[in-house]
Amino acid sequence: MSKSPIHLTASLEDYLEAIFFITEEKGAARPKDIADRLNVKAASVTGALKQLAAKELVNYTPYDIVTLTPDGKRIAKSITKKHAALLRFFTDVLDIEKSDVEDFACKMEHVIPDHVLERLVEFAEFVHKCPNRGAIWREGAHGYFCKTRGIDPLCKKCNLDAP
Amino acid sequence: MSKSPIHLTASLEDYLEAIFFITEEKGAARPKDIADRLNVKAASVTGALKQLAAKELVNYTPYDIVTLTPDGKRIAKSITKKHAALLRFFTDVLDIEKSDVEDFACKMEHVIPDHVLERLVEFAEFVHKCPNRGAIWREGAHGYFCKTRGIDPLCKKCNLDAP
DNA sequence: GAAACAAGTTAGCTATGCCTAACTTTTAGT
DNA sequence: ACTAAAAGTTAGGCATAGCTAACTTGTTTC
Repeated sequence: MSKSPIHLTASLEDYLEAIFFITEEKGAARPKDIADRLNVKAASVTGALKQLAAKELVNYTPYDIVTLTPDGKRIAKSITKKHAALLRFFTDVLDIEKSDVEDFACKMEHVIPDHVLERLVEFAEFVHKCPNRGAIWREGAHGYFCKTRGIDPLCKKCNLDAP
Repeated sequence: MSKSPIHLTASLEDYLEAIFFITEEKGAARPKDIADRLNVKAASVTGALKQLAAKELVNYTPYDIVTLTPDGKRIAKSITKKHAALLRFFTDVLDIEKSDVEDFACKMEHVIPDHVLERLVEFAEFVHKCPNRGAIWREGAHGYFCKTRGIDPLCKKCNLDAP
């Protein structure tokens, strides 16, 4: 019996991710924790848990704590990885405020295909490995310039425009 | 009377964008064109058009062609701009297949905040303006290397790993 | 100009996913 | 242990957004 490709909505992915996070942090997840983390009401959590339990991604017994099944954990990890990768890309490469990123990274992680996400990760990695690594870009008065972090500037031409 | 910040769902934004595109291409949009472009049924289009008409973003009269109001056009342009920027970033900078990008760019354009999108555009611009401009990165057997497009490779260190 | 076909609309159904309110179970305090 | 508070569940409601089926309008074609 091959496992059919489990198809999760963005919402259910959020629940899985939240459960994973809370479990890592506190050992087990209570519906209340999940509700607080996702800014939904407890009643909504019950509904989601039933769906996830039906897909055998969480161990759910009414009035009991929630844990992830191996499948659930695997998927949750993958989503978390996406989230972290996006967070890193937007903060490290694009230099966006982390608090700003959190707002939309959790939405993007549901729409970016795996292979694109991987490419994004590789790109962020490339930025670090390249001789210009650590180079970040900033808008100056007259255009853009490279600015390096902690190493000698190698991107000399760009730096002509730097203040 | 100040115009209240019109808040559109991702779905309605898709409709606006589609109407804009079709109008640019053919002069005016028929519900059929919209339905075909968004892969929905004609009945769904009617519902969306009523909502957009209520927000005064489209001129809608039953059984007639659809046009955008100035407000609708302005918003549609902004969405289209986001779409194009994302498309360009993923194809030019991340070197993802255009056909692949189309699939999720239309979802991302609804979740990326304006200021982040701008940053992304600036970054793509930076990649072009930097001395390493045109440098694209690719995964090699033993890591990553820079590859340039049409100009001399400046990213020499990286090229040590290149095949 | 009338019939046939395409396009558009309406009504009603479905599913997701959230909510509130009322109820049940568990936990905690005394 | 008993009661009160907190946590969890159930039932029912609402909004979005799609669908089908039946009907209306518009356009072609002869």
